[in-house]
Amino acid sequence: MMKKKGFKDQSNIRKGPWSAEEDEVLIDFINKNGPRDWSSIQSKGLLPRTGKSCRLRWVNKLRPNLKVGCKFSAEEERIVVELQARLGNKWATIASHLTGRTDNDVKNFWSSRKKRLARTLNSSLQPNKKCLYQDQSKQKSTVPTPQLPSSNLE
DNA sequence: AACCCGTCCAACCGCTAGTAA
DNA sequence: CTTACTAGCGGTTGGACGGGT
Repeated sequence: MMKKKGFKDQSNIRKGPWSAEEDEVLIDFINKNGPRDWSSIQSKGLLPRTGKSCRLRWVNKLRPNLKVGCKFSAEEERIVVELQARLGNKWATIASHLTGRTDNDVKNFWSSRKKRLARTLNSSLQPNKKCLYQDQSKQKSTVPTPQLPSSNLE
């Protein structure tokens, strides 16, 4: 049956976590074709995933030289803070200044950092609520709490 | 031991800009 | 010029996990 142009069949699209087999297929495709033509991965029936999903998987997890499972260093944090102040939430641009980090990494890092700082700020505004700075002392991060650029706390 | 709560992270969604038809 | 489609980006969500009570 002819499908109207623009109509995309979403019936066979898989979502959710990627399996090792899917990763393998994707890596194989990229080895042969390079990281492009994402949509043809789906249209050729290689994987029941959207091009968008494939691209994301590659960029965030499969790309070589990614720093996996490793926290942001103090230096990395410094760079992110500085660039965010200068450029705003341009995560992809900021990530390009850090080796082995993706925009998703930076984004995730920033939002948890933001929450952390908000909490710290909150508890210092309400000192009668339990121990002041208690949260800070519990931080796993070895990074010293950076100065708080209030304008960036959004 | 069981529950609660915060953190982290993978992956989704919606939007936009660029471009091919 | 308009339309359709893709790639890429930023925001958001939900589940897994770990530490505290």
